[in-house]
Order: sequence, then C-alpha cells, then structure tokens
Amino acid sequence: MSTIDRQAGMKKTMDFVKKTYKDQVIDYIYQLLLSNGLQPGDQVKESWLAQQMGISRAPIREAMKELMMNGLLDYRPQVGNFIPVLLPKQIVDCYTTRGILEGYAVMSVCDSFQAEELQRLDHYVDAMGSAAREQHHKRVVEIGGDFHDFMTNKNENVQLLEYTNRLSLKLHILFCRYWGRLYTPAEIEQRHRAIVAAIRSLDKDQIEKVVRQHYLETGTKIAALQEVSSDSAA
Amino acid sequence: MSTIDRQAGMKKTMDFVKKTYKDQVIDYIYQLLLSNGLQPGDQVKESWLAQQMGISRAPIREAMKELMMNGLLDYRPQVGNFIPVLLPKQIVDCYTTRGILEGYAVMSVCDSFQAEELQRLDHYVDAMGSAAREQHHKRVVEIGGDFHDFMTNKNENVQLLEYTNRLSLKLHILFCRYWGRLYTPAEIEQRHRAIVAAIRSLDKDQIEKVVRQHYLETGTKIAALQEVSSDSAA
DNA sequence: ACCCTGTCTAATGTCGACAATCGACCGACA
DNA sequence: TGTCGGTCGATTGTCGACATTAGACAGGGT
Repeated sequence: MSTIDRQAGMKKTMDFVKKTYKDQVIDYIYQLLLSNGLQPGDQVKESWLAQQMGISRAPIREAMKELMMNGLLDYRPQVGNFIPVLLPKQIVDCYTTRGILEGYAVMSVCDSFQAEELQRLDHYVDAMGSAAREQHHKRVVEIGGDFHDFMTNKNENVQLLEYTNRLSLKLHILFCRYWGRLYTPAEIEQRHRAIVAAIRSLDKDQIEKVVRQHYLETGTKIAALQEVSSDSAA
Repeated sequence: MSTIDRQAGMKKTMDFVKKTYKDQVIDYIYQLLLSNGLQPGDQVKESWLAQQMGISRAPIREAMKELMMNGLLDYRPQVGNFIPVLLPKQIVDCYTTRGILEGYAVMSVCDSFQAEELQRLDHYVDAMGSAAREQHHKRVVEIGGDFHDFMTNKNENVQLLEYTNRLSLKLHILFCRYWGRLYTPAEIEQRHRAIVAAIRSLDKDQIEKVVRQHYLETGTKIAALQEVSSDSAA
C-alpha cells in the first residue's frame, strides 16, 4: 500500500491538490499516453493500473469510464479497454468535426473582439512563430492552446465549448507524437495569421471557411503521417 | 432480490437482450425521466436506485457515469447526481449546437441523395403531418427521429455522428415533456419540407442555414415554454 | 438577532473478494 | 491436415462493507 505520498506534503502552492484517486488515474493515463508509455492498440488493464498506483480497481474504473466517453479509450464489453487505433479517415473526421465546432464558436462572436484582443491574438501568432523557429515544439503547442482557448472561450455556449474542448483534448492526447512534424515555422505563422485576418474582416462565412479548412488540412496531414508510420511498423 | 425477470423469457426476437445491469440502469433512468418520475433538480441517489432495482451500487455508478458524460445528469463531487436544470440560454445553446452539427452532417452529403431517398424524406414529412393532425404526438416524434436519422446517417463521419446523436438523445430525454406544444401540424410539415427543399437545391450554404435556423427556433420555443412553466411553479 | 463552531448524518469514494464471461490453447476427430 | 469442441486462465462485472466528506443542525459566544 503506497498511500503515503498522498496528503503528505504538497500543501504550499495549491489549496486544491488532486483529491480523488479518479483524477489522479486520469492524469496518470494522460502522462502514459503523452510519453508513449501506452501506444495505440494497447490494452489498459484495470488490475495493472491498480497495482501500478497502489489503489483498488474502483477509482480506476471511474477514470476509465470518463476517458472512454471522451474518446481516449476504446471499450469492448467483457474484454477490456484499449488505446484507440484510428483509421486515417477517422482522424480526418475528428479534425473536420473540430473545424465545424470551432469555426462556429469563433464566427458567432467575431463582432465582440476588441482591438486589444485582436492584438493579443497577433502576439500569440508571433510567439508561436518564434518558438517554432527555435524548435521549441512543446512551447508552440502551449501557445497554440492559449490562442485556441482565447478565441473560443469568448463564446458562452457551454454545450458547444464542451464538445470543442473534449475533442481538442482527445486530439491533443492522441496525436501529440506528430507535433513539430506538421508545418514549417513560416506555415504555422501564416496559417494562424489567416484566421486572425478572417476575424478582422468580420466576414462570418469566411471565418468558418478558414477555420474548417485549417483543421481539414491538419487532419489530413496527421492521417498521412500515421499511415506512413504504421506502414513502416508493418 | 428481484433478478427474476432477467434471463427469463424474452429470447424470441432479439439475440442480444440487455445483458449487463449497467444498461438496465440506464434504461430505467430513461424511463423515469420520460415518465416524469424524475424531475429537473431531483437528486438521483445511488443507494435508492440500488434498492429499487435490487442490485448493488457498482453497476449503478457505471450507468450514472455514462449518463453524466452524455449530459443527462449533473454531477457534484462528494454530493451526488442531479437531474440537470437548464437555464433558458443553455437550452438555446444546446439546440444551436445541434443545428451546427446536423446542418453540416446533412450539407456535406447532400450531393449523394438519390431521387428515391428524397422521396422517402417527403414521405416522412407527410407522415409527420398526418400524425400531428391526429394528435399522435408520440408518433410524430418517432417519425421525426426516423427522418433525422435517415438524413444524418448518410454521413460517415463517426465523430460528428457521435456528438450529433448524443445531443439528440439528451434533448429528446430532457425535453420530451414539451412535445406537441411546439408547432402546429402545418408548421411541422412546412418546416421539414423547407429542409428537404434545401437539400434538393444542393445549395450548401442554404442547407446549413435552414437547419441551424430550425434548431435555433425550436430551442428558443422550448426555452420559452420552460420559463413559463418554471414561473408558474414559483 | 447574528455568526461562528463542533457534531452528526447521509451521501459518495474506496476497498478486497467473488462471479461471470471472453478468448486462447489444445486435443480429438473427420 | 484442418476443423470442431472443451478446458482453462485472465479480465471485466458485481457485490457488501468500510472510509471519507459535504451539508444540516444545534449550541454558545458576541
């Protein structure tokens, strides 16, 4: 039993450290996925996780349910949970759907962007370009996430944001391994600048079109990258 | 212990009767919601359900997790699960989001509709009008569901359909009590005919616009209906 | 009268054990 | 040799009990 480390120290900075085991399990699986400790097709066994973390299977199951509903685990009744293996078409579909949701999210609030907010978006794009040129892929993704959040979170449609964020997380977790192999620094800047430009134009059709197109292309690229890596594996 | 009725008869038509308790719990909660046995704001206690169904809390929790992830239960840690109480704006938001998803789902496959498929859609609309005029509200909803499925399921974007169907189910379960109070029979026919007409026109922008508008208006109406009913309750 | 505090209760969170079931393995038979 | 059927192991499904915690309630201090 290794419940020692919990509740021990760790009360300095945050008042709300992870409380329930369920949340810890979720973070642990995220970590495993992001570090390629778990790969597509792998079975994630409850008892294995329970042993790894020194807890019982109950909170593990709670966490797996949540991951499953967010598309981060494939569930086969009476068999187990597996890291999903997405066909190229399914990858493109996921990004397409993301484009639909985020395109609308941004479009429907484009009128409310203040000049300083648009500048802030510009700043994010600059920073992404710099980070990309310095090969700081992780930083690119972080800033990209901020850019994305800042744009979409102006919208107050909770249902829309729920789906948007779920899908965003899913794609982030499942395809992190292709970061940095998608676009050149110049392309990263140009693509995001096109989105900001569309917002500035206040042309709603154009905004949706640009965002959809962006994700369609990104999805297509990732699908292609996965295909070659699975070919080489076979 | 009332596990008698399980596995008893009921093997004629379906080979796959409900197997796990979890699925039975989900159906049971659906029933309770649809029959107003559970109302918005009510707490759904695990032990109560466990006693009601004669099973332990484990499968109940499995089911509640799923319902929660589908937006059919509000979860408050360490407190419990509640039937969601949606503010008018949130209702509109849900329908808006549904319009976005379904509008795209239909638009992106509009070219593939064959003449006979379009006729089938016409037939659904006719049938809905007839049922509505005969006050068969339940039948209207059933046919409406068929119409909806037939249109959207032509799309093969699994991610898109997943969200579409989740949201469709959520709205179906939560707002069933307003069926029949939304539109006149003539309006029902006219509104759905407009959608089919848009598909026939192959004008993609128009298709998305019509579907979005349809759900926006429906959501607005339901939000208004809920507001008056909650006013009268207060 | 108001608020702060300690207790108490009822609900969720977690546990270890047992049951049911899927899939792999292996041997018998055509 | 290939296929069918039974056995077996590993994994999920379910159970009842215990631990923990949010919220209600009462009592005392101001």
